[in-house]
Amino acid sequence: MEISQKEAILKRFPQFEQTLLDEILAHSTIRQVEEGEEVMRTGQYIRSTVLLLSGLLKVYREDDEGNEFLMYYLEPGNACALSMMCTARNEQSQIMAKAVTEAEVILIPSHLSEQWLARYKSWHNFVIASYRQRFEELLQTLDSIAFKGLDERLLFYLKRHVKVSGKEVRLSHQQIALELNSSREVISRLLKKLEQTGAITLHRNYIEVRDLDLV
Amino acid sequence: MEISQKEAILKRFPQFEQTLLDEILAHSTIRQVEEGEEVMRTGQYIRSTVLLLSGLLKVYREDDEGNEFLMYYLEPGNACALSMMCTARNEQSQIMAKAVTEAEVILIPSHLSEQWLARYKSWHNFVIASYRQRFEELLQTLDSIAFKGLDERLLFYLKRHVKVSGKEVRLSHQQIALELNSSREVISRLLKKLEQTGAITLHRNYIEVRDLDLV
DNA sequence: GGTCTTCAGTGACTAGTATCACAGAGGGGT
DNA sequence: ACCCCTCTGTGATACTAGTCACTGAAGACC
Repeated sequence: MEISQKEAILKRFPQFEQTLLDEILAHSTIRQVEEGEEVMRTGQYIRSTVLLLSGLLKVYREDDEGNEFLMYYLEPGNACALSMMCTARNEQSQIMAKAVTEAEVILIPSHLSEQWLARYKSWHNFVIASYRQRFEELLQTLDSIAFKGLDERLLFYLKRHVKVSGKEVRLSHQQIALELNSSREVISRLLKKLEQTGAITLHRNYIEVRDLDLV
Repeated sequence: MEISQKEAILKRFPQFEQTLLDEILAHSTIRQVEEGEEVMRTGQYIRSTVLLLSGLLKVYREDDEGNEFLMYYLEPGNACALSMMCTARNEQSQIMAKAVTEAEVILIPSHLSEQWLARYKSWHNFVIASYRQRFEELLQTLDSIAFKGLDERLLFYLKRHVKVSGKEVRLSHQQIALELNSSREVISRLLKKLEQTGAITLHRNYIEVRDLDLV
């Protein structure tokens, strides 16, 4: 493993004790992922715990007819909680994960991440914290689908997107519609309304977010 | 603790090793919960891990306007995954849990369940399995809300209800509407349709399920 | 500059669900 | 038996979101 990567890991996971970092450096592999590449597919067997070193992943659910909706984003320093759980039993993934930007992921063989739970306090805490954080994000997503209209969901979606990748939302209306499991025309109309309030400005292929709390 | 309770615990949690069972017996308390009683409230601090010994709990989400929807049921032998996660950091609950029938829960002080993770393999496995199982159930619920119409969601709801408490569904249309975050009239109409296919028979205050796969 | 493709905007229509208003049915208590 | 309360059924109506059909605009490529 290269020096620069060691430093990157150290920086992203400062909470790990030195001996654990050494183990990670020694036994895990780093994989470069291109933009748009699928890191995990529904139905795939999982043999590694996935940590995100750089870039941005989106984790989403897909049904049999190809509909999808976004569950949450993973940022550098996060782990895919599902990969940790499935790992324990060599089970299949229930979700999709795709790189939003090019990214680097750390792959840790299941049997090691399993052992580390007992051996490294910081690893154990990290795993528990990951579960918890993802569970909560999932609950938020669930809330917004269950209780809110599409207009509020769109707002929630934009806010989250701004948080992970800035005020220039480089997405077509079509892509947004897909992630909210809606249709382009409807999203277009809702965006137009948002523009009229001054919360955003629309351009071709990107949306400039001004102030979402205006609404 | 009474003899009968010891036996009940043994029976419900046969996967635990003897020494762990002894610890549970020694340090946890058992609480009787009446039908309809809230075991856990949104915003409440959690100081114990909750295991279900007998009865049935429903775990659901509630928004600020009092709307709710069902996440999943807990049966004897299950644990409240959320209580395990929050436990680790003395955090607040994000969910509601209510007894559907009268029930007995085992309350394990957080610091102990925490210690046991490292000490007892069977406990550790149990906790991981619980997380995973709940996560998956939550995903199923999410799917049904995101991708399905109310008719299918109702079907899914009934199936799940039958699984945990039999073919005599003792619920008013109003209660069902509440748990699906819908309205009584709509549920009545959909149930009527189901009755016409022969899948169920409607009575006052209860629904007799015949064959839900008919639909 | 012209052609092609993708993206965005818009009106008309439809389907599903929620809401309102009301009527009737079932059962419990007195 | 009667009253009362809760539960259920049903029509009318409104609203949200999805679908269809089409137009125009922006850029990409030749």
